[in-house]
Amino acid sequence: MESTSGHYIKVVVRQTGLSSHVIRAWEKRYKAVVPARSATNRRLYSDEDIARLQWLQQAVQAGHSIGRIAHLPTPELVKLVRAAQAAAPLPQKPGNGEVGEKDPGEFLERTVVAVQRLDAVALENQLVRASIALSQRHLLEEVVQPLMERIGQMWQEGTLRMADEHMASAVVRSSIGNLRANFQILESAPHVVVTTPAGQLHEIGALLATVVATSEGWNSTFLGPNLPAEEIAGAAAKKNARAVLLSIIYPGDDPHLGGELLKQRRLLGEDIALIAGGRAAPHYQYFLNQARAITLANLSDLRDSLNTLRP
Amino acid sequence: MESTSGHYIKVVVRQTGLSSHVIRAWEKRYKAVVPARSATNRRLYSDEDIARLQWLQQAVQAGHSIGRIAHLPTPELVKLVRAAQAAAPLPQKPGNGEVGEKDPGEFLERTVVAVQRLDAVALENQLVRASIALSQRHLLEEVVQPLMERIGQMWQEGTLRMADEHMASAVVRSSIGNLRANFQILESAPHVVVTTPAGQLHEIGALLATVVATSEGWNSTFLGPNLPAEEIAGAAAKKNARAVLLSIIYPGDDPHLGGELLKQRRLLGEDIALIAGGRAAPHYQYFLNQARAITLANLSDLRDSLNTLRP
DNA sequence: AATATCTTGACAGATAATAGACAATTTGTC
DNA sequence: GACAAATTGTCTATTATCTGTCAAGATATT
Repeated sequence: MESTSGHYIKVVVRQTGLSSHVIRAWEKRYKAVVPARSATNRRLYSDEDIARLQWLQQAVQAGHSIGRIAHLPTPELVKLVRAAQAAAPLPQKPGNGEVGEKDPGEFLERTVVAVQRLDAVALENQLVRASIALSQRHLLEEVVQPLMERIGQMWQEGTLRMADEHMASAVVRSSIGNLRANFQILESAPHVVVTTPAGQLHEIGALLATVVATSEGWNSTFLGPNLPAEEIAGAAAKKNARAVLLSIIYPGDDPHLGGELLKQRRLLGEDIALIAGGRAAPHYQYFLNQARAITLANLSDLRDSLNTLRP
Repeated sequence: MESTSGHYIKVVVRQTGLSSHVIRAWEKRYKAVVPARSATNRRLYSDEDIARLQWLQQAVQAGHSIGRIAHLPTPELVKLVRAAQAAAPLPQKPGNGEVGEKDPGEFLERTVVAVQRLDAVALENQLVRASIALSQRHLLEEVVQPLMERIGQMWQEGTLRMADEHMASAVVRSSIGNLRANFQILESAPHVVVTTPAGQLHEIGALLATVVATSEGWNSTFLGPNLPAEEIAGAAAKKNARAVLLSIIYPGDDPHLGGELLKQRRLLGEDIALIAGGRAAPHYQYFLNQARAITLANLSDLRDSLNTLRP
């Protein structure tokens, strides 16, 4: 619900791994990020502020000194980081319309077109640009998630071929996977294991959840799709996880899944939280309740839920 | 243009590999590169300065002495380096002459350990380091491919849990996916569609093949795993592909796969090459022959095969 | 009451500049 | 081939600057 008002510095610390001292020092000395203030003088950071801090952090890790780069506009920071990653070569992007399209809807439309054309390169380009232009939250909730839902719809309507859907999954998976690299998680942060239960073959939802959990400062282990309850419980024990996150998207009428969920709770014991989300999760509401699982409607719920589970 | 007003010497050290002492000595003694200064007397190197230093470094490595070439304008340096490269084609091609010549076996062992520990972060770190230290070819053929085979073995032996295997696939997939971004392919280059046939759920082999095809200059579309012949043929037609690449790893005794392969050839017509590789491909040799498919034993074969198919 | 945040000021370790020294190697000359 | 001179990368010492961290006291939040 704070999407309009902004985040306290604590949230920024969790998401960036920077200390509050450093964040304030960067502001005081270089005006690197100047957040809004609450009526009582607390700093209020926007999603864009957080994203900028993450780019600054990465640029610093690439060897740039904060004093020299703090004043640069964010796209310049992105260039610096990219250039550093490419080590030697000079990634002179061929012109292109550098017009700052800030509208998530634009990106969504263009990604959909790319999928219809089976054009992996265009799809990836759009996702990369969106990840630069938009805050992570907007990227996930207004581009990636709607895109996957549109693809699901079109597939069921028969408008889209299976090959298109597979290609899109592969590209989105890879693009999203990269987002995780922007975060630095403390060793001491709690662990969450993310996967889909046996019979659930679609993994994008789980991957989105992994990114969100990581961005909320959790150590997140993504296990891929379609795992039996024993395996999930084993992984949770191995990682000493505080929570297990299950994405349930399709199908919504699996006769085995209910039993699988109950078994999951039994194997986990009562000390590990079981969280379920995804389009088809409501279809299994009865079993989820029996298994004392937290059911989520969307990614914002997930953020809230994870913050509640923190010590 | 010069939105980045200059870099501190640390950045130059990172990007060139020269020591700060050498950079300053070259400036003091020969005025090789005379950077601007900040208000507090720090050296500020422009992107051009850095590029010039890189050329100087290469010229020195080619045998020229710094004192004689330091005053040359940068275009002259480029000529020198080009000439030297032409004169000595492959003096130490395999060795790279670089200090960072690491042992692929080391990386392999460490990645295996990371998988056993279900440690996604460590696995990703090792893969990133390997991708920096090793040539792409060595990375794929001596780290990634053996790793996936070891995982397959350990899984069949029961030494590894399914969750470990899934986590490893997800991380490897994401890491490999990134490799593709480093290449720039011409629009006019031929197209290849890469996937696994219906019933084949393991996609890493196909992903490796995609990277190899991309690095050989092909426009490659990766469709993910487990697609029926109709879908593959449809995608190939849509992309006007010259070849279809199928990875066949496991299982090796699918009674449907033979028919699927024959159908694939029928749907593709005779003008599109059908290429098959992977651990289990030999088990279907009879059908592959019937389908007039090219069968590959390893990734080097794939490189050769792709080059043969080029116009 | 306990915890979190804000501001200010201070400090130590990292980073960089300058000047100079030194050893290994190359070059020029006899 | 021997030898002095020049070249070149490396190192040390000193001073200055930059940056992360901490402490103290006040205010705000839970």
